[in-house]
Amino acid sequence: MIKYSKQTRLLLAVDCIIFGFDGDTLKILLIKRGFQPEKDKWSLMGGFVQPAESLDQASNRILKQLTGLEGVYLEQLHTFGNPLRDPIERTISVTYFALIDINKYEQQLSSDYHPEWFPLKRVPKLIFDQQDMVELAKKRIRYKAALHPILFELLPAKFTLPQLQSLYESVYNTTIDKRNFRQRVLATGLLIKLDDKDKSASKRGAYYYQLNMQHYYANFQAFLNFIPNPGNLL
Amino acid sequence: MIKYSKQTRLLLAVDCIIFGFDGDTLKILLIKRGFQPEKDKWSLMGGFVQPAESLDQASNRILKQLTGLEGVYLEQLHTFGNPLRDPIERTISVTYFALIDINKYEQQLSSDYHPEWFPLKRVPKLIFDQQDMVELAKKRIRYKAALHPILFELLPAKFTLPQLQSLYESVYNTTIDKRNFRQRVLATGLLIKLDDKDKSASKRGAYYYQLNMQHYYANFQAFLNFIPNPGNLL
DNA sequence: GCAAAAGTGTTCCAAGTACACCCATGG
DNA sequence: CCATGGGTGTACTTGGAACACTTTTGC
Repeated sequence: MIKYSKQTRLLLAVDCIIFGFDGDTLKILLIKRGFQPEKDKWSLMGGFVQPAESLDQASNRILKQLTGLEGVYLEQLHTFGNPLRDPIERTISVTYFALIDINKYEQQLSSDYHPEWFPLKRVPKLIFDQQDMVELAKKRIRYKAALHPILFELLPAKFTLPQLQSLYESVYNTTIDKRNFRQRVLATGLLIKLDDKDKSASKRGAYYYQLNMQHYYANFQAFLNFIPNPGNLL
Repeated sequence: MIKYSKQTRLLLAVDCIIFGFDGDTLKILLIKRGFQPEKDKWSLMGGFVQPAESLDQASNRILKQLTGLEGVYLEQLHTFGNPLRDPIERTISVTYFALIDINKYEQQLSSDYHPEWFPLKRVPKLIFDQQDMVELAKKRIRYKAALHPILFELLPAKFTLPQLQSLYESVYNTTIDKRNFRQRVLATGLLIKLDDKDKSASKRGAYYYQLNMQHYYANFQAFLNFIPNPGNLL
């Protein structure tokens, strides 16, 4: 087989920033790194890209290894290639961010990694340049969610408007007027009101809603304003 | 030196999608590939990442090699890693897109590459998956320019409002009411009106404007609506 | 019966849109 | 003097923002 001669070959890894929402706080999932260097330090879930694997495949595999989940929202974020970012050997890292329903995440599957959810405001020191990766992912989720309805990926199929509002407030670290929020959200036509209520958070109960998947996919690229003055919050 | 054992090492390349605007049409700069495979086919400007080089450094080096330009707008776009994208040997490509002032581009510097500007609507067949890269870059420039004042990077330091409007119309393949366009653009406070006029395009002449760099950098992250209903155009 | 969360409407203001005429100049 | 492109203002519509009270129900 012919090769490109005289060029250096490098290691290629994928690292995943996995977001979840517990009803109150936006969190990311970290693991204790299982090998040297930096063994037992907090780290993003990652792995080397295998010879026959695309980048998307690698990120999906890595996400499944840790969470047991498939078919979740996963998007390429940025590629980090500073020559010294890994002290052992130059390694390029393609980062992906994932949005998962924290309830579907199965703790047991992944116990070898000792994974833990950390609120975004209390992320521990991470290895290498992973701090930068997390910062970038935070920015990106805020940016994208200001324009596109991606945050639904963090909620169960049935959710209430107070839950949804709490999610937006948590992502943007702000408070929103509930009347305006409901108005804006319902005006998108993305939500279908269900007949049953969630009584876990209040005595009266809040109606469940679910996504209108037709509208959801059709309007995903449109600019939807879920957030007032998003530019001010990024 | 310790190494990560048993992992495959890969080639890493950077490819640049270089945009320019000639006053009428949005174009990209392509070269005739100088080596096998696909020698003499139209291709993006690219190159292998060198051992001591970051990705940003590599893309700047490659851009300078072809255009002679430094310090221009250059942004990482996406990383392509399909295992079969390069038939010779697996090569990861980190793509960047650049916005340059086509007048500053110096033809002579790069004559070994036989570069040529192609209107976006008449891009020839490209090697490997570079067609996908160009498509993605087109989407990204439209997306980003709908919200941020990046298109100024395609113009000279002094430009007229008709020029600017023509640029937006060309990027979005649409027409815009000039009264509303001027109003929106001037309302951003980003432009400073100069005293002299460009008489090359009309007898009366159009006033030159330049960017207010203070406001430009301060408002770069804000969402500015240069385009009506941008969501409809992407 | 009361505390706690859910649900609902209206007024006001700002921004966007549609739209048509005059101006300056070189030929 | 006229053809060509440059420049300007207004009325209207729409979407976002501010804002307070009623409803339900478990305890």
